Amino acid sequence: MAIQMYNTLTRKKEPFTPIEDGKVKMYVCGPTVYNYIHIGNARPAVVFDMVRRYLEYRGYDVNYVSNFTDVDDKIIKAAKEMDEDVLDVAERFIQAYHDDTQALGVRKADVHPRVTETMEEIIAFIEKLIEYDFAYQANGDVYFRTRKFDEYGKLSHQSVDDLKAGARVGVGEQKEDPLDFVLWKSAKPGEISWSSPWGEGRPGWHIECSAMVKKYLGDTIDIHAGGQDLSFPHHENEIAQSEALTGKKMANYWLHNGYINVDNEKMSKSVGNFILVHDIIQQFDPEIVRFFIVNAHYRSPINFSDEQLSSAQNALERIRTTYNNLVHRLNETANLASDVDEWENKIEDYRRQFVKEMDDDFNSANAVAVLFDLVKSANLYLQESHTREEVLKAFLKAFDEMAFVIGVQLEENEMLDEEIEALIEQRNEARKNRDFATADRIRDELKEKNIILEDTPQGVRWKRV
RNA sequence: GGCGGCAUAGCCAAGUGGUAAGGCAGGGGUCUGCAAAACCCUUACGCCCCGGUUCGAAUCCGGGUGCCGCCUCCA
Repeated sequence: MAIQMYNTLTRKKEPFTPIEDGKVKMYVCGPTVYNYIHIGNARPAVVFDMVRRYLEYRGYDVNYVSNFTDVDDKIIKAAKEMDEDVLDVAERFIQAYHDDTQALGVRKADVHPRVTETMEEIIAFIEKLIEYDFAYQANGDVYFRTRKFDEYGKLSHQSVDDLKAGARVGVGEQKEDPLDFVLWKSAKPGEISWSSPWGEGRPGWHIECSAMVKKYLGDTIDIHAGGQDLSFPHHENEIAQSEALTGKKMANYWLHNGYINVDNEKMSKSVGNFILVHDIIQQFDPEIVRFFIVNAHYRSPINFSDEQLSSAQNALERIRTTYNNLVHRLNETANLASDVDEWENKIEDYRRQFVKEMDDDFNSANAVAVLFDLVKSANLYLQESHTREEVLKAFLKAFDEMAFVIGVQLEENEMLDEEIEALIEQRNEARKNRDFATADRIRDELKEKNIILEDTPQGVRWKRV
């Protein structure tokens, strides 16, 4: 059974068939770097990182490209306000993006192209569009002739005439048609600019992605993804530009994630109701934020609140506790009886179930539910007085695989220092002598240091909180 | 006005024709020197409302209500 994914282009779940067997070419629209990212920006980074991980888990070789828009009106404005160089601002927030997303368990893309490093290809792209009569110059600007592209509107499922109502013509723009959009913008005096056949200027917003996709992945790619709000006009325009140029389909599957809301309203920089990743991870372990995002289906809107994060924190803690209890038991296990086949079959069932859920349009909400079934099962196994190493290892392996896809770390790999080890040993002695007053005093003392002790038939277990 | 989405327990969230997953929070119990962790039981006779189709609907159809999004920079 193939992976099914919801394609915005057809508004249906479709079985995934890559262009080339075993390989996936995937492009995800990245941020405009003029500020720290908020958690709404973090959602596509996280969910498509998860998609990438899952595709890899299913054996695909994924070539993952995600851009940075490092020159644009908003960055120029921000640079002016901060009295900083445009490219310095961009560089600073690119680093911040990497730091924030890495904390959220997002792996770097294979390529992170930037507008400023793709200038040649962008200019060449526009030249071709002019040559094909899909674009025209007007006063140093270049516009795309939208109506000439017959299929315009196919992604957002809107007719050109319906879209016309919302189209705007900015001050100083010389469009033939309000629907036309800018490919090249002439520079205002003193603005950062690049030379082009149409004079000094810089690329319009949409053209960069078309040029980058073509440069790094080719004319037709497998998956093109981004936030729902990019489907129009950004992705619609990308399709128009790219398909006008190549005459080929730009991407076979278009994936869009839902929003993160605050008080039921979309979180966005322009509304100002945003929470920066940079700030929230001071308060919560970044992996909690990741878990919170992955815990819902990527297309559903999710509401953000501290209460929700606390809930996610406790849920993740439950998984981690079980995982670490398995590890603890592995170290102490007597390796006696227990029905190996029965448990290994059970574990295999959960793994299959996990795959089934993820295959269904990356239903991570259900996949996480399966992970909790695995937790429950593992806890029951841990209650048996005798365990076997191979079963414990099979459990751990299943946890590791699911955790890889979901993108959270489960293992507590910190070591205890000698002083604490000594205290634990002292407490063990006290308990042996039934001196519970001393034992409890030591346990309280360690609790002050955020170390929780748990007594089990297989010896004392510790964890940090 | 055009296009689209959502409405399920105290909170979050799956399920899209076969009799309500999972998590968090709450209550009761077991285990424990006491804890912790865990386990067991418990928490929606009902899935926004009203009709309809069906042996059977949260799921399909019609109508209504409420909320949200895109159509303009936006993940």
